[in-house]
Amino acid sequence: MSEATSRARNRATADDVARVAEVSRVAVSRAFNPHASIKPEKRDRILKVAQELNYTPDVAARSLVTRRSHLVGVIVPDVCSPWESQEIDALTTALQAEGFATLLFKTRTDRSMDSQLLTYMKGYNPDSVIAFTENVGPEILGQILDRAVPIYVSYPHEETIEPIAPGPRFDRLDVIQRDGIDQAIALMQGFGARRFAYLAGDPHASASLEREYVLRQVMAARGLGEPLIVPSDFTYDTAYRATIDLFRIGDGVDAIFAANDVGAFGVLDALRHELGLKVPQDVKVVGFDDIAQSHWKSYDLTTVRIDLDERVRALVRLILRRLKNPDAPALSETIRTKLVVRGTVG
Amino acid sequence: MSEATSRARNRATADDVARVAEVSRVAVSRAFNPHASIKPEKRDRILKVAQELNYTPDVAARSLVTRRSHLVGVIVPDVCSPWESQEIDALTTALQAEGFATLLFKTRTDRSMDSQLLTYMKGYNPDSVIAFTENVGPEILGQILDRAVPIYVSYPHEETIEPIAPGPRFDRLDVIQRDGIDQAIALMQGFGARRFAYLAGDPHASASLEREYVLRQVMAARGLGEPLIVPSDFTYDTAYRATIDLFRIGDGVDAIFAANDVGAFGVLDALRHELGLKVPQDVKVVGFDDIAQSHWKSYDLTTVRIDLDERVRALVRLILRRLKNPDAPALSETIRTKLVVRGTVG
DNA sequence: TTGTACGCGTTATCAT
DNA sequence: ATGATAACGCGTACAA
Repeated sequence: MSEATSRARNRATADDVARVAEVSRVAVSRAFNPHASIKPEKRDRILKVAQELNYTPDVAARSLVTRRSHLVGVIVPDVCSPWESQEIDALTTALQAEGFATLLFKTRTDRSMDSQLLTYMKGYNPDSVIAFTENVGPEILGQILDRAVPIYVSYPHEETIEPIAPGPRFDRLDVIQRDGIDQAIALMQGFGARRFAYLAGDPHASASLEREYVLRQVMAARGLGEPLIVPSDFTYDTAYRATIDLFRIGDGVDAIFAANDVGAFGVLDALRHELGLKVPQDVKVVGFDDIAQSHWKSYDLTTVRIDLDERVRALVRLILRRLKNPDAPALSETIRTKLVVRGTVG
Repeated sequence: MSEATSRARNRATADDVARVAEVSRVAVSRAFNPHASIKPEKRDRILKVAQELNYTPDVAARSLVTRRSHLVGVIVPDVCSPWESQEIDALTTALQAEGFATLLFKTRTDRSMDSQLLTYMKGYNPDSVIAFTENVGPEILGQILDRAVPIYVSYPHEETIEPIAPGPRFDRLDVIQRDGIDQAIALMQGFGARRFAYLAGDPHASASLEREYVLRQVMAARGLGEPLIVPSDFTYDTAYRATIDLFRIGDGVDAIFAANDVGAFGVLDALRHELGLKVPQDVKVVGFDDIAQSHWKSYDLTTVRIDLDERVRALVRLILRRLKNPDAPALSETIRTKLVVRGTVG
């Protein structure tokens, strides 16, 4: 009576369930905890009453005592770029299956990680944090967050066993890019390409810088000399204009390796619709990521693939392993790339 | 000493700050609450100590007593489809600016809203819930969530003042689609199109059904007869195949209105790369949404625009108004559409 | 297996 | 303006 009216809304609490089911409040708690010992029939009765009362345990209250928020913070500069949105999609699905919710944070468009944002996020006590942003060191992340061990996606030159560095702890997903890049260059070389350009991504992004580094290594090993570096920023529009500028100067480039697929689309459209060049006859183009749009007929892009499912599975493994053993030394997972051949080389 | 070692990690609490700053714990709380009355110099000292100790108020603990989680649940079937990812991006940015974090949930791919998912989400006590999914009634949403008043995006035929319906409360964002659709048909008609097809979206999506309804109205008003309905599901691949089937049958369609831009891309690619037809000479094409990809040169799509910023601002307004007055009757905001003319009609 | 008592970190209330 | 105390909803050590 009075208890029902005094409550702001019809939110049921564990006490309400206990009262109706005529058990103690602790029993209700145990009914919702699979590991607790409680007589099965008692649990069933409690769960039934809970459903009738539309009761759900309060995650916030629970996390206060269990020190587990079941929240995973995901930090991205742009949710709307295809690669990132596809990764967030897959990640959210996988996390949901494991009982975690995705807490999404956006950095500013200049990709400078705001320490205010981190402070803000810290208040939510995420169990784990995945940083896609390229320009925040794991040191800073680890310093600001306390409970969570951040996961950092890195693109090492070589597959090496890194020494366990002193300082703040963080887990790593290493993406070895060499395989796919080597296959891409080999394919273009095999079809007669000689003068290569690299359409870069954001100059602050380690993904782009490491791609360039590996590209140089691979080309040198194949006796192909230095690639021409074309600055860009992962976006379609910049790639489009950069390509036009490149050919206005008239450099006789016959192969363009783009740091990402969206950039490659800009290259293709500039070549075909602005410069009147044919792909792959006049210029060969390869992208990076293999986003869903890359198989669209207007592009039909040959590209270096990062397997999204594999990548997400590795991230989830890292999260679960870390939560199971919070004090373990730095963890890491490794994935590789491979070339997907379509119509822009040949 | 003992208090420092006993703590699992270096997580500082309000008590720690209070001790170091030599004030009461309540003062620390007030220092972080802008509305609280506290001597400015005292607040400054507390904030300084807090920063030294790397202290941030715990949102979970706070929400327990304030009944505000500062969480907004966003439910989508696919994060990775361009329109939705762009909306989530803008929404997250806007919410972050208002002090809310985005809690992301994915429904299953068959778009059937899982009641288990809702129960799961309820545990987080979101202050508001935005449902993009088309096949969950606000009744169900409102029944399962208790504290939050859900926001439902609807596509009414006409701009009418709906009577305040009895039953569960929910707020609405009404998207009036007529203007843009009428402009699109007028433009195509003006350029000589006579036989129209509607490439539908997901058959369960009210957005698609309402677009079809308005399209029929508009065409009838213009003496254009019935459109040919082509079933699809918002995706590129289905639109591509559906378009090929449509012309294999040989129906002499000279204008296609697609339920969304991605579908229109599939139409364009099928027409040009598979059927050898020219756009806009042989067939005129109009899309819906005006996603970022629509201005890409390969598509250069004429499309009905839903202004994303305007839409997100309306959503945020709804959230803030509802939180300021939890017991207000159903709120609603209205936005309109307009045609963006590019190269696929003319 | 069951229940009592306590603590998680914070804010609201009510004194002063 | 300030501080003591009582919640908020839940999990768990401990005793029974």
